[in-house]
Amino acid sequence: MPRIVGQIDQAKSQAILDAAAEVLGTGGLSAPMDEIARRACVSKQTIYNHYGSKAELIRAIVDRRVEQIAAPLMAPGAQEHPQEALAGFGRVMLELVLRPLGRSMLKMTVQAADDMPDLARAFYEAGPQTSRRRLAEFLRQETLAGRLAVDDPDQAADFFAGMVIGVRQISGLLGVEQTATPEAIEQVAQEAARRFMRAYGVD
Amino acid sequence: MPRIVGQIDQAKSQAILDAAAEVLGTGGLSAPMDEIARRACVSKQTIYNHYGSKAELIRAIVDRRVEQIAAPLMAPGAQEHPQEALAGFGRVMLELVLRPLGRSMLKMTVQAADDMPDLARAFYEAGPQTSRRRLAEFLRQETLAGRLAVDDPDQAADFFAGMVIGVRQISGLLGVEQTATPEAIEQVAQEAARRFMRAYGVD
DNA sequence: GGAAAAATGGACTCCAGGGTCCAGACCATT
DNA sequence: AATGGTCTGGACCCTGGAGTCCATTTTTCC
Repeated sequence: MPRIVGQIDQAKSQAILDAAAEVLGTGGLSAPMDEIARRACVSKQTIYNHYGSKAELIRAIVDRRVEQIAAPLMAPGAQEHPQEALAGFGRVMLELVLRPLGRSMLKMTVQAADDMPDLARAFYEAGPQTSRRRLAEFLRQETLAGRLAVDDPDQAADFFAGMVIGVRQISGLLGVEQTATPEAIEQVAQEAARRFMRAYGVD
Repeated sequence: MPRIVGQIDQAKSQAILDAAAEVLGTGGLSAPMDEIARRACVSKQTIYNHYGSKAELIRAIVDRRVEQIAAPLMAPGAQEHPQEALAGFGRVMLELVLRPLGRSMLKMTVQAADDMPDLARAFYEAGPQTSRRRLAEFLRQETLAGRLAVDDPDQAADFFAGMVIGVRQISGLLGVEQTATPEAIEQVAQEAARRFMRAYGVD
């Protein structure tokens, strides 16, 4: 309720968000505010000055993520060979999903989904939905250009995204350790793109 | 701690588990024990007689699910045409993931993963991992039999599972509504199988 | 029918954690 | 140097919910 407009420290706001994302992401949503304060080297009161409640703090974290998330998810460019474009897109998705920040962000949002359905939906639209949309659009263009033969671009996009991500997303949510070397990421993206081309190539 | 061996009502144990799965699944892990008791038409004390604590109750729920889960996940039979077998396998996976019980179970386990990593791992192994293993084994056999050309069965199995499940699992976790008619399930399974055959068929 | 165990329900304890308050320190700006 | 704002840290209040207790009733088994 108390709208803050005074001489508030903007950099401190970010530090708090960072700390909160870190703590809530690893320890779960039930991690205490005191720990966030400690981690941010800030008094608890200050957190309540910047964000009015724990719920709003969580909102702010997810909101910020929602802003960042769509940026790297640009549709593949039509100038390169479609297989290369797909592989590139796949690599970006994989990194988004596998990077610690991405993993903990998703976990947080899932945990919050019960109490803040709108938040979860915003996250969903910014992440999973946007990525599929952009990819589907690319597939549509390539099909028009005669370089692919995709009859249902939305479904095909979901197929490709599913191949790339595979079991990794949910194993991440379940906290099962997995090695994700850059080489492994590259290999998966490449192979998925290759197989996708066979499945949807022009004859 | 208090091991129960007396004349305890076995059917009541199940009723409690059912109610708990329902309540914790929809309301989240933070749903109060009193509500579970009410839903199970049982006094709170009784729950503590059967299971010693909330944590153990959750364990019991997941354990039971772990038992059930592997059963329908038999590897496709080699007698039918591989495409049909794949479609059938895909259908089973989809239903496992989309059915309300499956969704709430996964959500529960994800929420519990922070505090009970072993539990989450058991769930992972019984579900996602087992399904991929069985499917991979099938692909290996079919390749040996010359009906498919799969070089990396584990990866291919993950690809197929990813195609079938797609965005649905995480949209379920995020509480985004989605229509999952039997026809839609069937269509996705069929189409995924068809495309997979093109991607991995013998020339 | 009677004894042992289990179930009931409702009151009770206890505590972690969200949120508040306050007194003093620390800036800015005027 | 004075005023209006923020920051600190630590004590503090308060609530929800886990878990316990208990007197009474019901069930089960001999």
